[in-house]
Amino acid sequence: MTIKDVARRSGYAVGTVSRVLNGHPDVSEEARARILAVVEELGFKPNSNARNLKQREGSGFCIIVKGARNLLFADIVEKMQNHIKDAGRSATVVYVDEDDDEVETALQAYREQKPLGILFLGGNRDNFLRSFGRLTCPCVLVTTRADTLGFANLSSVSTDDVEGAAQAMGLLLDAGHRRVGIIGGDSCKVSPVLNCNTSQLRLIGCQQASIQRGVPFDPEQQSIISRYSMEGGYEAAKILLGRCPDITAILAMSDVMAIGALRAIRDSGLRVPEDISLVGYDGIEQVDYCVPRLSTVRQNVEQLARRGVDILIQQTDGGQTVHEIIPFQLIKGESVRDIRELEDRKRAYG
Amino acid sequence: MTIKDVARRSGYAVGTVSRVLNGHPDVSEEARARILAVVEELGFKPNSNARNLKQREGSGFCIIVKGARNLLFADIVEKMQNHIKDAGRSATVVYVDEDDDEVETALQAYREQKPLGILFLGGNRDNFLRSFGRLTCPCVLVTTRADTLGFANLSSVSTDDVEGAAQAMGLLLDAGHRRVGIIGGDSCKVSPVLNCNTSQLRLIGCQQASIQRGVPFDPEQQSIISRYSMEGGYEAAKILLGRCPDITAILAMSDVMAIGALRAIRDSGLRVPEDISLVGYDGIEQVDYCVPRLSTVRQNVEQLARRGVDILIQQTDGGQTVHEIIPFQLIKGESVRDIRELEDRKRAYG
DNA sequence: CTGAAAGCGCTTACAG
DNA sequence: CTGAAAGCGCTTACAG
Repeated sequence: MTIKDVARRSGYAVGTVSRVLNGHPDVSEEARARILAVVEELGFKPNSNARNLKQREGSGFCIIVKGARNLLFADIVEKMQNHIKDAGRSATVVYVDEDDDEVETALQAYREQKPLGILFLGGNRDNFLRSFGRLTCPCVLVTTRADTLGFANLSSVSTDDVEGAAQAMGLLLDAGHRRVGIIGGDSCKVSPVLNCNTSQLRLIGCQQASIQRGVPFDPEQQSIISRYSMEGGYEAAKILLGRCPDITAILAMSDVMAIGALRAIRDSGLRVPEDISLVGYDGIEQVDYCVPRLSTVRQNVEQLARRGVDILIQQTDGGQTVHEIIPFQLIKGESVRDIRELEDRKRAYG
Repeated sequence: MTIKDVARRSGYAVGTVSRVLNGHPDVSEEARARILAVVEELGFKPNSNARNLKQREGSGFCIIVKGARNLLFADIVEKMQNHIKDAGRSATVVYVDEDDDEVETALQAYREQKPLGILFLGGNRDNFLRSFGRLTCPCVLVTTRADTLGFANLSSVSTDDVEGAAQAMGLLLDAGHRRVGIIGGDSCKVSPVLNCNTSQLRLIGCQQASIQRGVPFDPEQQSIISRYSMEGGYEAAKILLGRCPDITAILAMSDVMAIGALRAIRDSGLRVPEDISLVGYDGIEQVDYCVPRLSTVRQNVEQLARRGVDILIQQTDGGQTVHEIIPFQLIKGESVRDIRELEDRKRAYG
């Protein structure tokens, strides 16, 4: 079943069939009606290989998702697809492994689909620096800032990670916690070079909040790097509890890791928040189903999705590149305990 | 950058380059080395549109996943991909919306990629009955039985859903529970016609376990249909608790719904398992991180993935179609309370 | 072992 | 408004 069958059956040439299929204007109503009827009758679907191969420019977008199991991204993708559909456009989504190179994948997708534009959900700074220069279509990086990257065709929509982490840390410090264990994502260290990966930014936020309140903070001691998974969070929390028995709270750089930490704390015979307070990051749906409900920094999934799509559309219409910051929301939850009185008492008697 | 560039730079014809790229045997070592060097040097990647368009038969498999957010399937896909790679094959994965037609998607994927075989993760019986006949390549349906479908090119690897649910229900009944609320998936009702969707099979299992133990069971009253999501499970549990205040336990047909129910029970001022016992189904990773750890029927993800792939490979080598049942494991967890004594006492004083 | 050529199923100038 | 034809980047008989 090819376009030829439709042509033969409708009595028109393949070129005319193609024009109808692609909604081109210069086709008589008669031809359009006849051809659409045949398409319907035969259940014809164009072969996208042939279409992509020939087409100089596709009509859809491409969404590249870093991590098929990232629940935050899953939420955002879903909303993006709705928005794209509402805007009368289409999109294909490509999942890339967390450890793979999303920019290489984008380059390949660009060659093969020639999308109008590309949305990246998550991105590794090094990959962008290395290869993004070869990507020439409008792109938007979502959840990660791209302003310091300086590419003329790359916008970004993200949350202020430094401030988000600072507020999460502030929530704990202001509740009287003085020793907070940090579970960070990959490459989460305060390095002397340009700090721009998400985990690094968040760690800086933690540090700022501590400095601002005059609370000592030693990343080397108090923080630990973990894989982005429940299991990773579990293991990390166990190590942290063993290494720093004096911590009264844990801040995980993602909810998924926090959920792992929650279980680790329980398995260590401690309760949340009575013995250990816990804060996550991202605000995925699941935190609201935890017992206790997790305190977290909720990224505005709806806004991230909508603005990501809108900015990409504007950019494809010739608009400027922008770097937008979407407000987050600090969710108090039920997993943080105020221990100020307790600490005061300790100090009085200590 | 096309195969022509590689041909020009290496001094060979495009046909020879193509043969090297596809590992054909009749190429001199000299040509192979030279061409591979150029491919490396230029970073050439073949355009898969052109390849798919031309190729009579592709070399990879295709995995069709029903529900991008289904955590059980996410686990299985990951393991399948590892197995496929270990077997020296490749696979593309296509996600289809829970409400979309996976068989139509497969037909499209078949036309465009001509895979050696297709793995379905999840499937709707009606869709298979309607359209699977048009799909002629070897296929395996994973997690859902396909023996009663009677297609000559469709194997299946699944868990015994009736028995799994019967044991889950048995766990509750044997702990003394007499009124159990059921949260089922779509189209979960004991209908007079052929019952074959997963939820229906599981409901039958519940019924069997009840009959076997002489416990009255009224699906109309005790069971409720929910979307496959935490939110769905939450709402369903709320309704169930309101409608049947005498239930002492809830059985959810998926862990995701059980996690929602867990929160709903807590929000109703009740505890798990002290006031209400809870059992899920599937055995996704997350149940082990719940507080309390969820009791569930754990499907053997590793086996489902491995056997699915192995059977498909055998089938592509001319092997027969098979319908394999993979053993499940009843996980006791911490969410079921034994209330026999309590009930005995009630009865004595009641 | 290698090259030249046909063709996969479309789209798109180019005529008319 | 429509048709005939070129061509997208590959693969694969077919010769040699």
